[in-house]
Amino acid sequence: MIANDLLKGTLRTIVLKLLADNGRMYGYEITKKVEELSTGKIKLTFGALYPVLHKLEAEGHIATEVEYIGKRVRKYYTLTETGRSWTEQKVDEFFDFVNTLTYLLKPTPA
Amino acid sequence: MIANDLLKGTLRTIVLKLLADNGRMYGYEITKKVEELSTGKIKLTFGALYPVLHKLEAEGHIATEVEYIGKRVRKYYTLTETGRSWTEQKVDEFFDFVNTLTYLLKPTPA
DNA sequence: TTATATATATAAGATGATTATATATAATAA
DNA sequence: TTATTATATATAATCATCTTATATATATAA
Repeated sequence: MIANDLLKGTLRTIVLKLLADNGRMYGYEITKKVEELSTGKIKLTFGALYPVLHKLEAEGHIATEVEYIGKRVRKYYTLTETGRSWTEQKVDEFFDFVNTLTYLLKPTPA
Repeated sequence: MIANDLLKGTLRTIVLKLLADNGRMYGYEITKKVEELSTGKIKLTFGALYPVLHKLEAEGHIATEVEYIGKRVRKYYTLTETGRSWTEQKVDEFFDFVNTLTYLLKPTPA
C-alpha cells in the first residue's frame, strides 16, 4: 500500500531532498532552486513552503540556524540525522509510487 | 507550470485511463482493477471514488448506463468524446510531472 | 444462518495547497 | 530621490481532496 501522503505531499520530499543535496538552505533559496531545476515548471508558494518547513522542524527532521544579512533575518535549514534517513525513505517511496502509476497509466490492454 | 491538481489528483487520471483502456466499467470494478494492476499497492476507497465519478460525469467527461444484475443496480461509466481527449491530456501531464520530479529527486549535485 | 463479497452512496473530519495579507530590508531603475 | 522590484519570513482564510465512518441492500459461500 503506497503511502497516501505521497499522492499529495511531494512538497515535503522535494524540500528534504534539496537539503540532502545542498547542505544548508533557506526558504527563499529553496523556492528559487526548485524553479531553476524544474525550468520554471514548479513554483513553490510561500504559503505552502513555510508551514512545511516549520512542521519538518517540529518533527525533528530539520534544524535551523538564524543568520543576519545586514539587518535582514535569514533562517538556514539543515537535515538532522533522522531527517537524512527519512529523506531516503521518502524518495524511495516516491519512485515506488511512480513505478506503480507508470504501469497503471502506460499499457493499453484489451 | 505543472498543474497543481496533478500533485494531488492522480485518482481522476487513473479512473479516466482505466475507462479509456477498458471501455465501460463500474465503480466497484474500477477499485478491483486498480488493486489488481498495482498488485495491492493502491486501494481506492469508495468515499473518494464515487464523488470523483459523479464529478467527472457532471463535467461531461464520462456518461452512465444503469444495468440490473438480478435486483442489484450497477452503474457503468464510459468516456465521452471530450473525456477521451481530456484523458490523454491528463496522462501526458502526469508523465511530464514525473519527469520533472525524477530530475529533481535523482541527482546529487555539489 | 452467518459471514463475506458485491454494489452504490453520502457526511464528518483531516490534510494539504492556494490565495491574500502583513511586515521589513536591499538593490536597482527612473 | 523616489519608486519599483527583489529579497526574506510568516500567518490566516479559503478551497479541494482524501480518509474514515456510516447507511443501505443483494448475492454467495461456509
